[in-house]
Amino acid sequence: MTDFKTLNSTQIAKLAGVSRSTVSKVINNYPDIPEKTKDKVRSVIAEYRYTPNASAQVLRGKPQAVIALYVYAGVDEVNQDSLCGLSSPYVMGVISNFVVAANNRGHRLMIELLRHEEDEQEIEHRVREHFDSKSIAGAVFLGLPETVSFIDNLTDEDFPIAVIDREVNDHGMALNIFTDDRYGGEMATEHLIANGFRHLLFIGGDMSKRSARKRAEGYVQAMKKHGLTPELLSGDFTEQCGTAAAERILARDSKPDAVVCASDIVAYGLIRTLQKLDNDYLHKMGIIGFDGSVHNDFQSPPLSSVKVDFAAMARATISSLLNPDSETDRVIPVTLEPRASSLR
Amino acid sequence: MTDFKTLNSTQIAKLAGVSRSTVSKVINNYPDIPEKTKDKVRSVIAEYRYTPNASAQVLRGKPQAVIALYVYAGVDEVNQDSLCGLSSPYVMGVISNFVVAANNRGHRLMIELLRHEEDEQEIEHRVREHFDSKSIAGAVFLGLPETVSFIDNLTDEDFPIAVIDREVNDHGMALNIFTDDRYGGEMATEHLIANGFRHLLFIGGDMSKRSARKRAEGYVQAMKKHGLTPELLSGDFTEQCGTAAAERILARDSKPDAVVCASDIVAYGLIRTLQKLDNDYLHKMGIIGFDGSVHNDFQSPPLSSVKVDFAAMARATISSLLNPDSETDRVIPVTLEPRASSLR
DNA sequence: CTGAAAGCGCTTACAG
DNA sequence: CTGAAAGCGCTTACAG
Repeated sequence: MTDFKTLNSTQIAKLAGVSRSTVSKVINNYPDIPEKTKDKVRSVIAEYRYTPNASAQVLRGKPQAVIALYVYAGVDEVNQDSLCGLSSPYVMGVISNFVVAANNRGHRLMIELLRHEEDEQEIEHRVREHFDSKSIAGAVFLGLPETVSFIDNLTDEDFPIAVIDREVNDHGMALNIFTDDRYGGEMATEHLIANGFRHLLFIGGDMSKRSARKRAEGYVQAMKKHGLTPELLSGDFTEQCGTAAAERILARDSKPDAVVCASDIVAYGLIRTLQKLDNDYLHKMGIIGFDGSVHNDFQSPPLSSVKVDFAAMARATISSLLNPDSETDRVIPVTLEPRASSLR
Repeated sequence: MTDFKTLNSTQIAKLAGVSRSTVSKVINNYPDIPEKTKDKVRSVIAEYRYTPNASAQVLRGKPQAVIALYVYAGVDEVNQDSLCGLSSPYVMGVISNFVVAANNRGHRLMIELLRHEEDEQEIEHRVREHFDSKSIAGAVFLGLPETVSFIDNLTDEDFPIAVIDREVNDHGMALNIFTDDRYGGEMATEHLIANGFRHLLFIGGDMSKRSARKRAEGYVQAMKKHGLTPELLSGDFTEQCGTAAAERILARDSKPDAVVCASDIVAYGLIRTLQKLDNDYLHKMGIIGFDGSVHNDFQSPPLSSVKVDFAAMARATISSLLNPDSETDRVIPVTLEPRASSLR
């Protein structure tokens, strides 16, 4: 078998009996090159499996076939032994689906951590440098809190950027990617009401995140529509939040008969705590989570959820990034996944 | 605020009143440059947040600060709506911990899918090209079946490569990364026996993977040591495998009183099926899984497991890749996580 | 239709 | 101690 050392265009040119210019033109499909020459060059390229040196192409101005996923990691989120932060079903759903979607469009996914303790100007400059040097063809930001502002400087420019679950200036060509959280909150609430529950509590959700606010908003709307009184026990998206909520609920005189949880993880925490402290109450309670984690089937009771279509999110985002069109907002659909936990 | 356009070394040189050569030498810490010159140049660099163009550096021979993670995806593994393949706790544990570990060493993680339908020579050539063009500083391979052979051509050379859970020629400087599966299998089995179980079955595991074979081997050893008869019901690492095993067990006359599952996911499938078909039997049964998924706490019953230390795996792998030492094998420790499912 | 030449932004012998 | 020049591997006006 031939030992395929990586060749350069000069060597390919020599083998094909043409100049480097011609090799390059064949690769970049210039017109005016006769089929015969093209064939000759192409067969040498195929034979030696020649691929142009990526860095050289980038240096010449061609963007690298790379999508960057910048994941903002807050305090403690780098801790891998829990269900929050980097290893939450939400982040994992985003990562794995973006890997596939990018791959389907011939791109690789580069994951870079943005740590809360980093200087914002530093971060902004790093991203800017990636774009200016054409190291990336597009960037996706995940988990940005509203307290960081560097993103607005970036979206002001014409960089192909998508921001998930965070409002940004929609100048430039920046894309807002949202899930249909208001509708999801409404749907979850309507579902519980339709199943006979009346005293519904909304639990958890980091209200600095748009998704949490919209999920709660949908809940409030639906409650009001039915003449019921909404009540929020907000917090964050973690298991601990569910645990704390369970304890607070048990200490109350009037207990809810159902809960809408801001995330599946919150529901897990709630369920686990109620299992220990008041299993009877747990099993009479209606519970629905958010995100549609693949683990919901394995809960006891199996957890109903509002499922986010991460595959669609990834496809739509990558596609918009690569083919910038007029749309600057994308709303990713959610669906109701009813399971035993929300049935009377 | 100054608008930080990305500058190049010529502009920095002009601003500092020196030549491009000197700027480069300051950046690369050449001796023979007097402190005074260094300070002058450094202050300009800091002021303008100058970073050398990565592609240009790569073209000159400096490896990019990127670790590539090549994830082999078999048939159906790109399907994101299940717990197998790309979205399994195992793969997710690897990905999220490698992102963090790479980041801690100043590198980014590039994830690239290797699809089973791709030509092996094509894959080999692509990886080779990444190394030859210095686009990556190291590569990690995950999920390679024993049927693919391109990896041996790659490890023969002096590329900084780590292969997880797959034996390779240890020529060159390739690293074998294994988890301590034999010991894990033994530990799981001993644990169940110590808790009074006797008729233990080993369920699942894709026997083309080293981890599955070693887990089973540890089980067999421990069983024999106690004069018990081992029995394997092998398959793969999926939920379906657990479901099928549950059905087969229920159809038998002599049923096991405990099972060692090749992965947590297999255990989930088993538990869910038994829950429906024979809940009493399920709750008398001893069950232990493998991997130490963060979701085990939320199972019913909470699932005992042999936990793999993915953070240690990521740290050790990245560190060896970046500082090649003499060691060519790494065994990642596992620990027993007993929960309710394995207690009588 | 084809090739020689310039240049992308660096780094590194080499000369002074 | 410092800078001019060559070259990494491409692509693209430009000349022929």
